[in-house]
Amino acid sequence: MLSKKTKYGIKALSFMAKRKENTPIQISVIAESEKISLKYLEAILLTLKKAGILSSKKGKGGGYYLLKKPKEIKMSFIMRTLEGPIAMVPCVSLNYYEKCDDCPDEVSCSVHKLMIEVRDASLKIFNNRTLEDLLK
Amino acid sequence: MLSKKTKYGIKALSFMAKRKENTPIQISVIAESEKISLKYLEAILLTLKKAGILSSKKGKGGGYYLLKKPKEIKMSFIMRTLEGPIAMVPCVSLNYYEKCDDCPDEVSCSVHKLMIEVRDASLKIFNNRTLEDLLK
DNA sequence: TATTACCCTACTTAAACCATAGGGTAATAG
DNA sequence: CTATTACCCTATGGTTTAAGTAGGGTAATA
Repeated sequence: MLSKKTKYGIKALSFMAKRKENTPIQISVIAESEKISLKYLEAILLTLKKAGILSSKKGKGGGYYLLKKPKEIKMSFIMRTLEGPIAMVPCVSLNYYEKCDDCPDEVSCSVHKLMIEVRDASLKIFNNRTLEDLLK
Repeated sequence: MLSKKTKYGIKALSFMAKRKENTPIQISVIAESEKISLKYLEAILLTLKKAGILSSKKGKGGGYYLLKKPKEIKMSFIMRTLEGPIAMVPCVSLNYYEKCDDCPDEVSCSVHKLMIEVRDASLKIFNNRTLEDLLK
């Protein structure tokens, strides 16, 4: 299941990408428009800022703004930042690899290969789709 | 993330499919071999039985056995039975459709279309892979 | 008829998710 | 300089789900 965190994050980013000018936009504006809890959205945007997707400006007239063009923001990066690993099991994750504690041998594991297939299929989509693609 | 429930279920089914004869096999044998909690595995196999994948025989010499040939058991059915919806959001689920409460309009939702793509890619894999494929 | 092994219900623990509350702090306008 | 704005950070709690445990019931078989 996609978490609300990720969903809200994508919606907020889409909202920002949709605007004509990339001027700072207040959290409260996005929260109201997209019907997201203000405080929760604060935390999400902060995460995206730390990841390098967003930057912010303080004080009057301040707010958040995109650091890159929507076309340059891959969905795979957004997904990893908010949702975590794209793979369904840690033992096939490219960025968050971890050995399964219940698996003595990955090669003979019946689940392993199947999950690699699924990961590759998902990754293919997330790598080839950018924030811009979502606006259409 | 793939739940342990699903992972254990697939491992148990693979174990059964790997045997030469489809004679009843005791839960305890599978649990030991695959290092799965006995009681937990009981619940999982019961679910698979109710779904029509397995059947069981009581009394001495009893146990669980496959109702179909491994070749005839699609991974998509196993996944739906144990893991639930294959889609990442309810609003793009084929078998468990539900409207998103935070989404006024699916058509204009930026997440919707992306998740349909991901669902289709995953489904393509799960529909074209059977239990037999996992044994290789 | 005793044994075997499935069947069922309820409970516990731990973790993650989804917020909410409240204040701190930096930047800006005037 | 100072008040305001709006981001920044920490802590806390409710809810849900996953994962596993406990204990006994019941049907089938040798």
